[in-house]
Amino acid sequence: MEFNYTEFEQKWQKYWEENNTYKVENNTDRPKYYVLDMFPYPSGSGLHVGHPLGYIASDIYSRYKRLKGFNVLHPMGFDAFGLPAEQYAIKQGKHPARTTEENIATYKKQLRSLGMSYDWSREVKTCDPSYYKWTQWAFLQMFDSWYNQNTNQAEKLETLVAKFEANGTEGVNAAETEALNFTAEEWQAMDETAQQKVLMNYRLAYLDYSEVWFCPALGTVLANDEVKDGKSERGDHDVEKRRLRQWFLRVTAYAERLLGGLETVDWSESMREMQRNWIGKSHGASMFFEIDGHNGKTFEIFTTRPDTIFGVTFMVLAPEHELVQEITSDSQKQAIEEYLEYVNKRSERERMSEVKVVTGAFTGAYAIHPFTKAKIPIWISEYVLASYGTGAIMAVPSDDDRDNAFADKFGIPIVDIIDKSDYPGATRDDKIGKMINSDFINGLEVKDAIKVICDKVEEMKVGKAKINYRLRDAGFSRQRYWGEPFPIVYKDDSEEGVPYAIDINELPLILPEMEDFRPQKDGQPPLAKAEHWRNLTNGTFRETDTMPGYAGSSWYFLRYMDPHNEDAFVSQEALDYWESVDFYIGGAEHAVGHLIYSRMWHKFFKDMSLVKTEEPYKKLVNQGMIQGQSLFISFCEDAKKLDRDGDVVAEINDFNKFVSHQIDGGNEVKIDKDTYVLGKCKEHRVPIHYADVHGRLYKDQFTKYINEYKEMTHVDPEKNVWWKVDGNGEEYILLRPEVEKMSKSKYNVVNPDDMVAQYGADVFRMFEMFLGPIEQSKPWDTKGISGVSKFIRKYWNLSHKNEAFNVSDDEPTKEELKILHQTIKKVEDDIERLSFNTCVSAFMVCVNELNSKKCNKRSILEPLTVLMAPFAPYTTEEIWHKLGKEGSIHQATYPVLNEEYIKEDAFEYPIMIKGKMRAKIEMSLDWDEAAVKDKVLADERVQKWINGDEVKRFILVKGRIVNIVI
RNA sequence: GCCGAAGUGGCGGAAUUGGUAGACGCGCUGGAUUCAAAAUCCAGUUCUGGCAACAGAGUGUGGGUUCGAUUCCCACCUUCGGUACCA
Repeated sequence: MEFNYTEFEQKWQKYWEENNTYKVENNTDRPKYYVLDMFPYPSGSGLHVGHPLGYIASDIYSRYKRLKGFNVLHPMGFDAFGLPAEQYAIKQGKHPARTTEENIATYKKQLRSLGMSYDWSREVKTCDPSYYKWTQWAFLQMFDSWYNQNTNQAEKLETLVAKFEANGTEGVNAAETEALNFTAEEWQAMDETAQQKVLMNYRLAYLDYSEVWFCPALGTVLANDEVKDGKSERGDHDVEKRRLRQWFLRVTAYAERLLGGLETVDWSESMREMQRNWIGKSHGASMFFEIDGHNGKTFEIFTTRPDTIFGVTFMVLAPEHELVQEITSDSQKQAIEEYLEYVNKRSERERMSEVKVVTGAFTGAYAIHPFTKAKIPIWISEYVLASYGTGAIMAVPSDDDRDNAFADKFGIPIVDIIDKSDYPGATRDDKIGKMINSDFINGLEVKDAIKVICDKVEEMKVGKAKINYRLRDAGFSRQRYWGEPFPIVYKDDSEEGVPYAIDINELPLILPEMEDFRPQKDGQPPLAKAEHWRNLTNGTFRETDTMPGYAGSSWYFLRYMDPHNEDAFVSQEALDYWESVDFYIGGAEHAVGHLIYSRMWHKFFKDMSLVKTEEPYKKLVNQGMIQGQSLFISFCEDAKKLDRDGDVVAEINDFNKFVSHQIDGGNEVKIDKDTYVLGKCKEHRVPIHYADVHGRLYKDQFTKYINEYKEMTHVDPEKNVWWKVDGNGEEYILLRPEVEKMSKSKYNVVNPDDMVAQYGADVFRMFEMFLGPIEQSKPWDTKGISGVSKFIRKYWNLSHKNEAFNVSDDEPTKEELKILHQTIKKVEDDIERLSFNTCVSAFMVCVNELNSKKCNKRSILEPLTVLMAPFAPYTTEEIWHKLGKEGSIHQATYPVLNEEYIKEDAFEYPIMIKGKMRAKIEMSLDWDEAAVKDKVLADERVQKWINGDEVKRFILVKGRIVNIVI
């Protein structure tokens, strides 16, 4: 029978579904193992070839673990709420619920065809009310909780209220927005609204003010992604920041546990390092500076360098700092206003990355130095962010690069306070040296000076030692339609309205159907327009913001354990069995966002005694990104043809010339080794499907291309193009390739469907693995797929002769067993260390060797087939049944390595002399060093290289190498 | 800017703990088969010199540690990801 993959892929897909081959039970005698993929965001262009890289890898690992006797949970679902889905829907003129449903259907079809072993009965979709009911429920748990820093865990709000009733804030050590102090009597005297406002200061899900991008021309709030260089990406309109009251999650309460937990998980060091840096713990001091002439009013700064207090020559507030308006003097008002206008158009990223141009404005106010009582000017500058620390700094130009640049630019004095002469090579920012010009800390080392100043400011009651985190609370509101509605109502419609949780029994709070769900022109969220939904009959009002994309993805891995439970987010029994994710695989782009938020949610659930584990993901691997190959054609006007030396060979009178390849400086095009064109050149994108795998655009395709793209209809392929000619006499031009993110807008998306149709899913799976290490990013290139295709056919042909199945029951030879068991060892090792590309190589080597021995023995092919089953689930299933086996190969048992078959007793040692490999000598592995030395030194090639010199050292590394030092 | 990763033949990559650089595959070259092509098979293929034996160079760049460095250390260059409202 011929190798008809289309037929048997259909057959086995159906078989697996009918027999529930991949159905997972929540309880078996087998040990459990939970393999999780980061679920995809179902975009309109379907699954592209980058997605399956991680999915195939985790599928191989899951199948391997199953064959090894584990009960493996390997689910899949869809992260279906979010901004792009809403925009796609708007563009299509369809409702996002419909487009999302369609997109999911496409994704599922594609994933099925790739032979993934998901238990689809456990599928979750974050936009499904039966799912987001529990996202809303989780939000309400956080709304009704506070973080007790004494017990170091979240507690129900009622325990906090009890404390307030008994003792006020006395003895309360809570994560809070701002420090509050009141007595029990004061608390009891507060009215309901006042008490609610106080509680908001402690809730884990709380309301506060923050800024969003707003585009007046589009009349809508924009995401950071939609703002480029201070303009809206759509339409290039002006944008500005607006202050809105929004929901936040108090992630900072968990900063220390998020940091500590990193020591307990099996993640790459780089990933943990990124999270550590994101959390950004720093030790320093908080200090209060009095403002001159403002009746003793103070402001708080945070510094990691309290030792440099005597070098302070100015203060800097964030432009958003609440004191700016109040302290600005009349004469500085205009300068400050102008500066604020400038900052309002700057993104946080621009503000952070700007190092070349220093900007700022003087408020006209002065702070008073706590020790010297000197008057220090207070400036504002974009390099101080409101969201970090207290939004105010003491500037020390002698010991901080940015402060130094600022002082330089604005002519502010610089006072040297640290003598670094004992540390040659130390830079300005290094925390080392001896204090000078610093009053009572003169002569102290930096480290000691920090301690002394911290004690002193504490004693003077103007500050104290403090730990600060860079981590910020997570903004949890979006002024969008396509997200989870907040289960929150307000009695009062005003800006200051107090939020109340809706009854848990009312969940899910369904997102209302809206015909027009576009953002409103006045910047109000779309839901504000759904008046019937928003305005309740009892006179209360619903929250009209929705939750962000990461709400649903912060806990989805728990729902897979028990996806249809209507009474709980997941049952205790399911949690007891599966506990948490053993192996998580997904893109490195989620390194901080998703992985910080979902860890925080998990820790919160732990505090609520809902889950048992502190960390959700034991082992984590990031797959690299598959980049797209974009192609460009260049179009030249007024061209001159040059040779390699730049001499003009010919003037070109034709107005248009389409040529190819590299553009240098926008006006020089290299046609081939010896010919260049000089002229005004412009590039156009060419959708990749026009070109062949080498980036060649052939004449017939070129004609189609210019017919479809209007700007080029005037091009005559006969007159205006310099064609190259290939070996078959076909004319083509070579396009300029560029590696970019794979994206529909770049015309470079490659869809796996065509490749699966052309080569079969197994070849596609193995080819994706063969591309390289799973963690590495690489451009998509299909050039090598024929090699994998040939390999699968060779494997097939081992058991086929003249298209008929043909295996022998003869006893295997020693050599054949050695080949098999070497492969078992290699593949098992490589799967364990997630090196799937080398597994494919190992299979190729194995099949090549068996092929050269014409081995068609059942005793070899049967275990080899099981070994390959995780990689090529369809082909191996087909062979398995041809071998006469009952049931699915994917429920078989993994072959066991027998070391006896692969034992070596001799090794061909490379002999290195003076750092070069000069000879190879085969020697027994049993020999001791003396025996080896005798044999090696007796060798004539070795003698030639030693050339009578003295052998200074003779190094033998058993089974590895011999090195002779002369 | 800051944080993280990567850089090895014409190309994707291998070298697992510091021990033979280039496994495996693509491409290319030559040959077999064929009326011819496709497919298949065989041989070769890091670069330079040489008919060859062989010699020299060689893992982004420049230094260093070591008997020995793709691997460890220092400085730099380039590309990619993230940078808190894309997910």
